[in-house]
Amino acid sequence: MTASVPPAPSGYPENVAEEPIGYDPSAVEARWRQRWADRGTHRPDLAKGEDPFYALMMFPYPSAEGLHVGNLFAFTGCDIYARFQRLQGHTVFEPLGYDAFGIHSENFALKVGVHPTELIPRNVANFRRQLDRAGLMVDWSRSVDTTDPAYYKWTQWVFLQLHKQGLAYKKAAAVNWCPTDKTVLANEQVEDGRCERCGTVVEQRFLEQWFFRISDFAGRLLDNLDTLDWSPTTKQAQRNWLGRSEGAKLRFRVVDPLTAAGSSAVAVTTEVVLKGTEIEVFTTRPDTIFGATYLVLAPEHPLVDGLTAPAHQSAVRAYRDRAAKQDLITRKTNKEKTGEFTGAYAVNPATGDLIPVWIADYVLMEYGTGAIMAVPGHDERDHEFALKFTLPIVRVVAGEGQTARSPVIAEAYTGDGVLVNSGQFDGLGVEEGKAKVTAWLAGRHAGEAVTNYRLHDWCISRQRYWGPPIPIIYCDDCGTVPVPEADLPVVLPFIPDFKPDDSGISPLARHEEWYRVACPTCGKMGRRETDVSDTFLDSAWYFLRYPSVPRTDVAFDAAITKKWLPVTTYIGGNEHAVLHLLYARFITMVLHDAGMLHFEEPFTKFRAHGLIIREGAKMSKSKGNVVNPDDYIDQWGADSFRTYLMFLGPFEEGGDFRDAGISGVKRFLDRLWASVRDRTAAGAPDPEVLRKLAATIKKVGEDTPALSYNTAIAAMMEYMNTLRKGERPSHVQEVEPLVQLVAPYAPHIAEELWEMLGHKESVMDAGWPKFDPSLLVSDTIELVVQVGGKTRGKIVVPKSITQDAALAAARADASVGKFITGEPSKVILVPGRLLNVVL
RNA sequence: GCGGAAGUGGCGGAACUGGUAGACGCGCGGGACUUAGGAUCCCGUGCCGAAAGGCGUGUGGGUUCGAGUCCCACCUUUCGCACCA
Repeated sequence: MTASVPPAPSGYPENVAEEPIGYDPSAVEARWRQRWADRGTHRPDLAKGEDPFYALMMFPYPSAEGLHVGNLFAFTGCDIYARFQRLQGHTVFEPLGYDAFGIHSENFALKVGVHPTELIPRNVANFRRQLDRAGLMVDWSRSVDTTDPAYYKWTQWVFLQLHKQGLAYKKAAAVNWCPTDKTVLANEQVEDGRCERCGTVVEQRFLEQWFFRISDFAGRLLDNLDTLDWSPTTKQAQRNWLGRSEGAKLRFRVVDPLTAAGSSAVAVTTEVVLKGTEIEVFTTRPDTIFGATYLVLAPEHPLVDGLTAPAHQSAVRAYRDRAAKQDLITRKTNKEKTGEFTGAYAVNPATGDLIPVWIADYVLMEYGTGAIMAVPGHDERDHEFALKFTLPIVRVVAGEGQTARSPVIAEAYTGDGVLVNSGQFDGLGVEEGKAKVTAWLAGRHAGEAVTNYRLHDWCISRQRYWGPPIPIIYCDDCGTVPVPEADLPVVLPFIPDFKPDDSGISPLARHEEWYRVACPTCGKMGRRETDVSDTFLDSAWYFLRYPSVPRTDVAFDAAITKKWLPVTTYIGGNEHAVLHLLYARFITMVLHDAGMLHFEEPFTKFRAHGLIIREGAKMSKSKGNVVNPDDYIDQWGADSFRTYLMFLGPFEEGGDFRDAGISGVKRFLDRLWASVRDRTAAGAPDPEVLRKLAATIKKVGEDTPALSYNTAIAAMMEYMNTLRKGERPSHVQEVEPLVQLVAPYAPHIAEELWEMLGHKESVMDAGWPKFDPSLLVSDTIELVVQVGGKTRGKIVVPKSITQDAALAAARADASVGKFITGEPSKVILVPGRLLNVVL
């Protein structure tokens, strides 16, 4: 690590020549932290402030390890954006809080054996200390802590609003159960069949859970994406997650094989059960229905029991039991096809053929209808299954060079083509076939076109302690009763034994003194819901709370909300591209539909920042390459650290953190310091320097709002280099605007220098420097000269030069002219840019 | 497998609608100042070549007066989703 510069005495040097160039960040930064707090520099007047700009960053969960450099990277990037907007004249509100409920916090508390009610405040205090040093323009008078009853009172209120609208419901469901964390996980929290948090293989369990009907909003959540100014990668991730599929629901009538001709060999099924039974399947390929040679139901499908023939019952039951016991990872990663014939048959509505009905675990109950029509000729999975169980494979699509008779034994044909072996639809293209076949089947009441989504309802129940209790009371007489809003919050009680067990019930369920409560409707003794809600619910609405924070009687103040929301710009990590951002959009839509919000999309503009890696590798404790912001701020100061973080790569892509790089940024700030200190007001500013200054103001003013912080910093450094070329003290007019440009990046030193320049107000209220655009236009230009496409040099010519004159000038030029050896066959002049002479 | 992003000096990274490739910074080389310097300041720094000049943006083709940028094929890395019918 490079040694730090010699310390400079604070205050202004009297003997300039003797002073070291470096400044002492710790003194400067401490002084301005204090002044900002004293003066309320970061507390906008939300009621009166004009031209509001709500700059939001994703709030952190306060881990015991303290602030991660990745947090600081994100916060600094957002802070620069916010400060820039303030310099443009906006009233900027930049809040920050703590997402302190949830499994991550609770697990850590369990690990170290400290109760979360003790641990979390400690972590929060540490975070606050670290954040204070970072120089963020955060309005700490309006913060949130999701574990504060004054906050989660309103989280519970949000739950009640959904409940009131019928969007919260309870059902027994197969859920993902993590045996280590001893809790239910949302589908989103399971990766490859393992708990996203601890990596344990997830089991299936059946529990009563609360769900939100987010899937009802899938279409809107998808369609609205087109109207949002969001990072394309984030939008794409949401689209994938919503998983829209256009297709058809088709119905297959189950028949009694005895009445079906030529089926005497198959087992008898119960006609009573089968009468009128239809199996509904979802398919994206209705055009291939003539090739549907069997049906497959998910093992859990409710129709399985009823249609299984007596002779097949024991085998089917055995298969179902096996599938039910199997954990999700085996089921989803073991692609070897298994299945069992039910003995039942159904009628293919297109061909009229009897086709067998199977069950197999490659069909998932949670997607579509839990049943498929199998088209082994044109689906890889069905093909594999048909080969294994010797089921018929029929070609119904012919691609290039294929005919109706081309076999599809080697592999399924999934490409485009025309329909064959499909009756009156022969010869149609696949796309046309989909529409026509669907319409035909609809006319025969055998199906209809349908849009299907992959998105599932949001399971919000958690059998844990560290979360807001779900505000529901169960009464023997009145049933499920929501806690009246006036009784909120349902306070999470202090219980020493918060450790979860594998009973499937929350730790709160062990505390009768807490859950025994009078029914709000009839007064009879009832029982509280003992599950708490998912952390993602806490964070699905926090941005609505910030601006209204002083008020305790409402979740959000109507007038303030009208003025400050939706959020102007949201900056955060793409790891939350689907979960948090989708849930926040959903909750906003629900509250909008309830008439409580005037907008249905919470984040007008969202930008995903990149990730910081360390010397080519991800930072992790096991690798021992984690950057602790404190150490760097101690050594270099927050301004240098901030600026370095922004300089090491494009903000939206992240970058590689290398210790060696910081010295260059510190050097830049030192030079800036020295330039201001040594400034003079005597004489006139250098016109060339002023021209460069104008170009720099322009570039930094364009790059900063585009989040191209790295190139904005480079431009400021470049200008600094120009300043230093003069070998004389800089003129005050040459350096003063640079202080304003630097302010969003290095706010402490900017304030200090602004004061040194004689200003009384904060540099954050100084506005953005103006420049004279006419300085940037010139009568002459440097024209690049190419000969035969090869660059040979450049010549200075009048801006409006003609092609002939440019050619003559090029010929006359000593360095370039020698390459133009003959008569050009072609001459190209790109005005203002280049001349290409083709010989 | 499907979908997205990206491959540029020793390193991090610049390059607007095709128009001087390598800005800025690190590192490295040389020099100045110094008892000293790992501080500061100055000069240099894509590769080959003494030079003229040549070669250079993952690979191979193509379009163009001109390609890091556009088109085709491939290689590599990386991030999402993944038996989603």
